[in-house]
Amino acid sequence: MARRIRRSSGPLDLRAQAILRAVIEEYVTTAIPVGSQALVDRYHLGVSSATVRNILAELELAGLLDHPHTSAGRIPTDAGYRWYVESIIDATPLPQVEQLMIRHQFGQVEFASEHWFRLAASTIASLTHAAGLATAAKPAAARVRRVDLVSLNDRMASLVVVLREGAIKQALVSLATPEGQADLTSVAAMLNELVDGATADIIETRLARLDPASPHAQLLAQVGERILRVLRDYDRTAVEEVFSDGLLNVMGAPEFAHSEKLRRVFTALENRAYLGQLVGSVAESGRVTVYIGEENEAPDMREVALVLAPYGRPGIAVGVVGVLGPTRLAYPEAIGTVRFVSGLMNELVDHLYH
Amino acid sequence: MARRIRRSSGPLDLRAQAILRAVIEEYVTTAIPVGSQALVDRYHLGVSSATVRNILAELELAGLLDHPHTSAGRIPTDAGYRWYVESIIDATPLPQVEQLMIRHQFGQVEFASEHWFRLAASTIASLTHAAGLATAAKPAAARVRRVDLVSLNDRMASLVVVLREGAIKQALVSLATPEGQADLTSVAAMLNELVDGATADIIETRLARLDPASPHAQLLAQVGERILRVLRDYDRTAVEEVFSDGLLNVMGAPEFAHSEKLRRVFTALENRAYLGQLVGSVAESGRVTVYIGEENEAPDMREVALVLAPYGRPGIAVGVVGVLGPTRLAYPEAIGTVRFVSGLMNELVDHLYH
DNA sequence: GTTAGCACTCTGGTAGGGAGAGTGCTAACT
DNA sequence: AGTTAGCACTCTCCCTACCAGAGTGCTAAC
Repeated sequence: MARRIRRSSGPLDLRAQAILRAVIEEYVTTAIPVGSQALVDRYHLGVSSATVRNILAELELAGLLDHPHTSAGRIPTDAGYRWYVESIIDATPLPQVEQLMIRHQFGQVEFASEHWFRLAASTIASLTHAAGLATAAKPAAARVRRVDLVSLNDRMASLVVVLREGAIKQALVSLATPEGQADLTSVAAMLNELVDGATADIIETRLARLDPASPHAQLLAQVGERILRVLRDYDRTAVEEVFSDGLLNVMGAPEFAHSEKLRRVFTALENRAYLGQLVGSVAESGRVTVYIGEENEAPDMREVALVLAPYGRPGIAVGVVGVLGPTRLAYPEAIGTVRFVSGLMNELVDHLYH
Repeated sequence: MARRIRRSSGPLDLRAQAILRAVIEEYVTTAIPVGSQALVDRYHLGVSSATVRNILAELELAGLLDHPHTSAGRIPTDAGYRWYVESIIDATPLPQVEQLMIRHQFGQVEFASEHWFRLAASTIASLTHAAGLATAAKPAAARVRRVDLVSLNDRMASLVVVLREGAIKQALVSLATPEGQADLTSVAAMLNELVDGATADIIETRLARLDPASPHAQLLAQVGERILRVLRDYDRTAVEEVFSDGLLNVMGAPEFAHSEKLRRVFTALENRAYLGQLVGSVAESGRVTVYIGEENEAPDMREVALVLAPYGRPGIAVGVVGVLGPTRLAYPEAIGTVRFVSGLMNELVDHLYH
């Protein structure tokens, strides 16, 4: 929509671009509407405030800026931010210093997925002063690395399934006939032969071929089914878990001083289906994707901006890292940070899936 | 402090008690200061508003009520709430209907600890319309139920430790010499002999007695040490994880309309050390404990009330369930709910630890 | 095309006034 | 002695009025 309006009144000339950029950058840091005088004072534009006013009026006509009221300064519209983001999205490398700092932090924690997801969220949060998000890398189809059966009592066992990417799933199995740990262990060993590296589909066909006369056949089949269910549940869930950090940063922003707005954002974040859909489309696009205000499908998110970057390998395992903040977001930093962290997460995925 | 003031002007007569109770119950539901006329209208006190005014003045002198300003109604002080809580804490059973409802919900989910902790938090949240909290049951000393070694590549393995209470811990082990899954499996089998049901201390002495000449001796020792570290880390952490739900409920309360206060509460909740200390003292007391406003040690919590109930068996495993809300909290419901849920959690602990 | 000048508009803060709610006191009542 | 009616008083809340300040939009000159 923004682009259509802009095009109708011709492309922006360079000076108009510079002024739009200045308004946005000023407003992002101060959170107060920007007047023509303030622009002339703080940016050496080489023109008078009257000229700036003319251009501001044009930009407003083009739908890129807005007026809270007649005699206030300008604030960017969602379309204005959109233009800004388009203009910088391909040129926002994170400064070397920060790249090194982040790498160092990631080197400090164990090279295990959960730690990395958490660290990704908190790193992004602290660098952007907004909320950091990270979803766990989700494989296209889960593959089992190992299973284990732990006896709880003679009628109950705990099934532990370690997935290839390091996630651990647990389920209870109630035993038809009493079994001790020894039996369970040997069944687990047989199952490990059967399931190692396999997806749900593969396991299903292998289970069908089991010899029903073999010892422990019934138990094998039962636990096999349970493993299958664990995998299917896992495959079905679009977003397993969202790691977030720095929601407190967002609470500090003046646009969320009244907690009602905040509350709606939090509600939206609890909606797994919505997040799943978001992750899906970002992963598909394969690029850093920015959703600004009204561009968000969820009504509760109409006052925030999301900067999301996919990571991982399509068809193998994908996840998303991102920033959530007010639409008045430091986009260059957010985009740079998210893109860099997504690169780091790629390394994790490559490592976990060889 | 409250009690000292009260005592100095003598104990409250029955009528004053009834009126104090009425003020508190009225204020808890409406959140607006309560005037003498409103009390006479809504509660059949059998006296005129003038008399009520006299008594309100006494209660204010006793430090149990307060005035926002000269011509406003009364609101309870922390001391007022404290008196109220003392008067009801031993007589707040949860209605049968709700007990059944909760039991039913708990019956729906798998009898596994994590699910129960989550459910405890969300049940409490929905019944009290405040935030529900639950900490995982923490054993006095963790005992290992089972360990497993999963090969990641020939130099790295993932160590999976299943604790008796069902918690799973994971750690990476880098191997001095390359090992395949077969070797790892046999080492895991040996380790299971060694560690089954044992605490860190026991494992330490057993490790010391290992024959250094046995096959895999070095690997055994290395992984043994790693298990030890996992257990020691676990034992050292006072509060492993806090499950919370319904923080959104708290955001809706008028006292938190301005998000700054909310933010401070959230900050305090992120402080593990503080929570650990809280869990410790509640578990030690063995009873439902209520912290009202200023009674909270954390400055950030001075505007909220906490109702906490311990569960589990001292010396074996303990945790805490609770409610967090504004000091203007529905204490009877909160106390009743928390006490009942804590009873359910006892069943879980008894089951997990026989 | 740019700029100076200026009238105009709107906010935000402050002051004043009236309605309403509620108190605290006094004097009369039981 | 405790209770109550009556009433003056106080404070908030809301509305209005007003002013200063900021910023615009227009016009006419450069």
